[in-house]
Formats: sequence, structure tokens, C-alpha cells
Amino acid sequence: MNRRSGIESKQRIMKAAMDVFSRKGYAKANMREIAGAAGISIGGVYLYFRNKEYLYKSLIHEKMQDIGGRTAAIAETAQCATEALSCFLGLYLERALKHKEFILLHIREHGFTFGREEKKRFFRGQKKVIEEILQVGIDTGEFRNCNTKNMADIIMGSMRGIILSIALDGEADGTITTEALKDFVLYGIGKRAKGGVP
Amino acid sequence: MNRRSGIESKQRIMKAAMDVFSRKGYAKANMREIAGAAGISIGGVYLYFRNKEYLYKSLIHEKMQDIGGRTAAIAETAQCATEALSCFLGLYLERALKHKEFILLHIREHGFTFGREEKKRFFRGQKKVIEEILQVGIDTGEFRNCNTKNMADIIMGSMRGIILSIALDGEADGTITTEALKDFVLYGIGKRAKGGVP
Amino acid sequence: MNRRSGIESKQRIMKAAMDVFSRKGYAKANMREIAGAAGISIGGVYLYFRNKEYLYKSLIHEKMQDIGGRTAAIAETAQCATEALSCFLGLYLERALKHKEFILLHIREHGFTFGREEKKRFFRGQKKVIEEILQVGIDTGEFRNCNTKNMADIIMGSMRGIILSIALDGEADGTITTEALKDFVLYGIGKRAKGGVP
Amino acid sequence: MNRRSGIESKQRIMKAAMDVFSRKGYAKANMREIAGAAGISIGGVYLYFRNKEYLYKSLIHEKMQDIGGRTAAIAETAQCATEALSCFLGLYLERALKHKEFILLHIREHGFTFGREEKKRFFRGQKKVIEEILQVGIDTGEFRNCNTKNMADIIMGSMRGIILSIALDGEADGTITTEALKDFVLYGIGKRAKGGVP
DNA sequence: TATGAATGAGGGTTCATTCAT
DNA sequence: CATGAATGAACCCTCATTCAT
Repeated sequence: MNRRSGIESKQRIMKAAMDVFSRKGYAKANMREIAGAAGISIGGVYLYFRNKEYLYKSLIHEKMQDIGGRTAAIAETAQCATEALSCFLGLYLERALKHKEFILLHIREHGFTFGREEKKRFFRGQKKVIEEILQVGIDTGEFRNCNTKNMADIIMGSMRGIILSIALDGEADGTITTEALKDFVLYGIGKRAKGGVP
Repeated sequence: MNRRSGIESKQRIMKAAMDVFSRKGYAKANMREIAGAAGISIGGVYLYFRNKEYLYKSLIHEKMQDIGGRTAAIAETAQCATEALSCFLGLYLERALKHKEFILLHIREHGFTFGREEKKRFFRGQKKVIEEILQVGIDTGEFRNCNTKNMADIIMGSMRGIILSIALDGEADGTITTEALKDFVLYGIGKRAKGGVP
Repeated sequence: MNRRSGIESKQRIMKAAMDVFSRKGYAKANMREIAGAAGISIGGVYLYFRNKEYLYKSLIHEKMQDIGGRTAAIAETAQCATEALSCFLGLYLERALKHKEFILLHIREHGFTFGREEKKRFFRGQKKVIEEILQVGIDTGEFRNCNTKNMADIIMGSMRGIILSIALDGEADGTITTEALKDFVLYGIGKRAKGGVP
Repeated sequence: MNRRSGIESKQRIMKAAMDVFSRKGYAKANMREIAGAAGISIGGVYLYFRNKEYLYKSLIHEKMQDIGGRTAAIAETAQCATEALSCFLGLYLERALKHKEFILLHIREHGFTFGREEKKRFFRGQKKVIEEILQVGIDTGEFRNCNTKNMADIIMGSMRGIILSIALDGEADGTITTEALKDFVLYGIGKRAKGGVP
């Protein structure tokens, strides 16, 4: 019997669960495999997580906390709206490469009965951050006038989709650079002097 | 025994399946529920679809056919690149509202073992359409110069994400207009004379 | 719609059923396949046979009648016991090649809940025939003295087994001749002048 | 929860399966009943046997191993061919009474898609043993000259059939003695001094 | 803290049988 | 006579969860 500290076991399980859930989706993931991947017995898993649903929710919660905190920080440290937005996009992209699996799981299981509210809250929070950046940008004259809520929806949606593409297909992986993305969000594809304001 | 034509039964089942699959995801959807929703017995479903996987694939296939054909047509009938892109985006958005459930299912189950290739092929096809529109636009001077493949990835990703947002959250529903979206894709959020080309 | 006389349809079904039952066994045989093989609809089968069990029993009954009658006749027409026994064995062997499928089915499904009694009656009848032949042979001095009931069991069993071997394995097919078999039953394998009686 | 050692559970299941399979045949046997007879839950059965087919094959395999080893031993320990053959027959008969159910199952399901090869191999092995005994007997002058392969087919078939009769009908049970059987195989039913060679 | 045998509800699928046409 | 869509009970199997050790 391999004795380990409770905390270590718990973390091993969460790591294994993240892996299995993201590969198979919630419904097809099974506790035996998770336990196996964590190098623990089935019963052991239930020592730390009362059931499958709770294990899943713990995972989502942890990641949300982690990511949410970092984006909030961006808004506060950036010098100007353009930079803030750029940072935000960059952070998201970086995440796409680092937390692929979470993003994937997150999207696949979004429609789930449980954890739904927390997810919505998370996204509303993220959108709020964008809205604020946009408002500042409009106020400082960096961005053109627009319905911030509306545009935040579009930008947030775009980010989600691009990350989804990267995570799912692995096709665009490495191709979509922060720079290109920032450029697209700032100026679209219409012709004009880059960065210039007519 | 409720008598119906074979074709009607088949369509009822596909409709019900679309509904259940998109609400629950493939793994959690169950044939009993689909049968119930279609107003048919379990055995009846198997009369038309040899198994769950096949039923699912039939669904995906049918929608792909339907959507794929329409986007290809756009590229051919549009007068200019700007209009073509605009139409493309518009069609996608329209779809988001009309085929919400399909889009949802499509994205949720993208990582699936089966049907994966057809889905990739579909997306590659869609991206090709965008790439061509972009190339034409660059050639005619409507769009600024860019890596078309790269940009097609971004645009396609954005569309996927925005539609996902609409389908999942129902929040942005009705808010994101074709006009706003087109505007975003063409000019981004950077300040400049709307629609103007310097 | 292919109109046929009732009798013809019934025979086509029985033939098809014989084929399918013997290939798959009762439990794995299915009515759809039988109907298909008979070139009739499922409903059509039920027009002639009230259910699967009844169809099966009809089959067994028909064959039993056919075979039983022929063996009884042998006993009456033979000149002496040796010849009678020889004929009996020959008839059985011939059957093994001609009605392979029936024999097979018959044995495989012997333990069945239904039709069991008729089968037992059939075998008892066959054994009676052998017993009588044996008794005659003993009386005429052709056979050595033995417990006829006992020996009939052994002979009948041997026949069953040999036929089973032929039907199942197809291995001994053609190898086991009536002559060799008769020889074995009459004289065993112990050394002595062939056919000689000390 | 009824605690038992894994090995005990496995054996209980095999015993129950043997019982149910032999009574109903493979197709009609159902896992629930087997589980019930073994005093275990359905899931429990699948803990030890990956599926119904595998459970069945395990059964066949185990018995084959058991029986095959014993007959091979006979050939080696017997003093003369007559004794060897006698032992072989005796062993088979003993088996008919002890392993009735296996024999039954074995024969009923002989035609099965799976396990077929192992069964054929088993029978070929058994026949080889008989052939060898016969050859020795012919060489030592105990048996009369004959095609050993041919005769082995006959003897093996006879044994199968006799055992089948005992297993199925239960009629001849106890009646057919090893002695009578040996007598039959050695001398047939033709009249002559018992055991004598003219 | 850890184990893994055991449970049993529930899901996919088959197929004998019915009945409106 | 004949059809074949429809039914639903019953089967095989999986897997979240429990609990004696």
C-alpha cells in the first residue's frame, strides 16, 4: 500500500480526472479509468470526492478560479485600453495552448445540468472585463464608438471559437499568433493603413 | 398501432434525435427517450436506423449536406468579395438561430471517434470558401493584404465561437446582428470612419 | 404480390425453416430470416404457423413421421435378422447424408421443453424395432445371446453418435460405409474369422 | 455484500453456468439466471468473465483440459490394447454419469461459431488415442485387421452417441455397463464364444 | 487512509408477434 | 391471401457507488 498525503492524492486524482474527462467527455469518462490514471483504487477516489459529479465540478471550479483571477488582474495593470485588450487576447491564446484540455472539456460540457450556473457566471465576468476595456478605449478615443455589451459578446465569442478550433482540430495550432489576432480584432480585414485612423 | 408512412416516421425520429442529442450530448442521450420524443416505440427507431451511432451520423450528415451546399452557392452568386463575406456571415448567423441545436451538437461532439473525418472535411471546405472570398477581396483591393489561410482560420473560429455563444447561452440571442458582425469582421473595433477606406 | 397456393407456401416455409433452424439452432434462428428464405413476408409465415414453436414442432413431426414409417417397414420385409439389422443401419446412414440438417437439429434441440415427448416416443419406437430384430436374431441363432433392451440402447446410441459425427464434423463423411458399420456392429473389433461363427 | 474469495466466486459462477448452459443451451441461457444460480449479482459475473461467450468458452476449455489429460494417461499406463480400450471406454462412460451436463452442452453447441476449433482439436486428439490403441492391438494380434482411422471414427462416434443417449434421455442410465459396452465394441453382436478367437 | 469485490439500475439492441391495409 | 411497420418484453453489458476488510 502506497501511503501518500491526502493532499497529494487529491491532486493526483484531479490531474487524472482532467485528463480523462477532457479526452472522453463527462459521460463517457469512467471512474475506474480515472482511479487507474491517478494510481489509486476506486474506493480511494471516493475518499476525496463524494461522487463523479462533484469531482467534475471541483475541476471546473479550480480552473475557473485560476483563469478568472488572472484576467481580472490584466484590466488593472494595463496602461491603455489597446494594451489591455491585447493582453487579454494574448492570455486567452496562451491558455488555448496550455490548458487545451480544460477549454475543450469546458465547451463540450457546457450544456450540463450541473455547474452550468458557475460557468455562466464565469463568462459574464469575463465579458464584463472586456466591456470595461472597451468602454475605457472608447472614452480615450482608442476605439470607435459601439455598443460595448454587444461587441463584448462578439469578441468573447470569437475568442471561444478560435480557442475551440485550436483545441479541437489542432489544425490552426501555432498558426494563429497573438499579433494576428489582435490585429484582426482591432482592424478587421478591411483595407486601411494599419493602425492608422483616417 | 399508429400508422404512418415510413418517410414520416424517419423524419420524426431524426427530429427527435436532433433534439435529444443536442440537449444531452451523444453519450447521455438514450434511445428510449428519442423514441418517446418521436412518438414511436424503441423497436421502431431501429427499423429506420441500425443503431445509435448510425442515427447520430445520419443527423450530422444531413445537416452538413444542407449547409455545405448553401455556402458554396454564396461564393458564386455574390457581386463582390465584401458582399460575399457579408452573405457568408449572414448565413452563418441565420443558421445559429435556426439550427441552434445542430450547431451545439456539432461542436459538443466534435471530438467523437466517429464522424470525425466528415466534420473535418466539412470545416476545411468552409474555410476554403472563406479563403477564396478573401483572396478575391485582396485582389480587388477590397481587403487589406493578409495570409488568407491564417485569416480564414480566425474568421471561421470567430463564427464558430459566436454561434456557440448564441446556441449555448441563449444570452446574446438576437443581440448580435449580421450588420454588427460584418462590421466587426471588416473593420474591427479600432476607430476610423465607418466603412471608409483611406 | 406473388400469389401462391396455400399448400405451396406452407411447404416453402417449412423448407426454409428446416434450413435456418438446422444452421442456427432454434433459439438463434429468427422468423425474419425464415420468411426471407421462404420468399414470403413475416406476416405470411404467421398465416400458416401460429408461432415459432409451432413451426418448429411441425417440422420435427413431419420428419419423424417420414423416418419412423420407413424403419418399421424394414423389419417386415427383411429375410433374416442379419439382413434386417443391416438394412436398418444402412437406412440410418443414408439418412445421415440426406437429412443431415434434420438430424443435427434434432440432436441439438433434443433437450427442448417442447416436442420432447414426441422425440422420446420416436426413439423408443426405433429401439423397439432394433430389439425385435435382435430377438429374432437370437432365436434364429444369428446373434449371440444378450439383453436385447440393453443392446438396443447401445446400438441406437452408436448410430446416433456416428450420424452426429458425420453431420457435425463432416469429417468422417463418406468414410464410414454401411459395410464397415455393419461389420462393426456384428463382430466388433476383436480378432476372429470375419463373419465366422465358432 | 456477501464476501467471498475471488476464486470461490469464479468457481461458483462456472458451476452455475455449466448448469444453466447445459439445461438451456447457449442461446437461451441468460446471464441473470446464471448470476442468480451462482448467488451473485449480474455485475459480479462480469467481474470474472468478460462476457457470455468468454464464460462459455472458459467452461469448455476447463473440461476439455480435464478430460483430455486423463485419456492420454490411459494409453500410457495400460498393459495391453484390449485393456487400454476397455479403460478408455470405461472412462468415457464414467464421464457420462459424472459430467452429463458438460457432454450435453458440448454436443448441443458443437456447431457453434466460437470454440469450434478447440472442440475439433479435442476430438481429433481423442481419436488419435483410439487409433493408437487400435494399431497396437492389431500389431499384437489382439484386434483384427482394419482401417484404424476409419474404425476410430466409428468407435468415437459410438461413444458420443451412447453418452448422448444417457445424458439426454436419462433412460439408459445405469443400464449400459462398461462391461457390456466393451463387449460390444470387441465382439459386436454376432454369435461366437465370448472373448474367444476362432 | 486505502482497497477492490460486489451491487443493480439503466442503456443499447433484438426479435416474436400483431394488425391496419 | 399477403404485407411490413410497429410494438415492447427481454437480453447483454457497463459503471457509479458502497462497504467489509
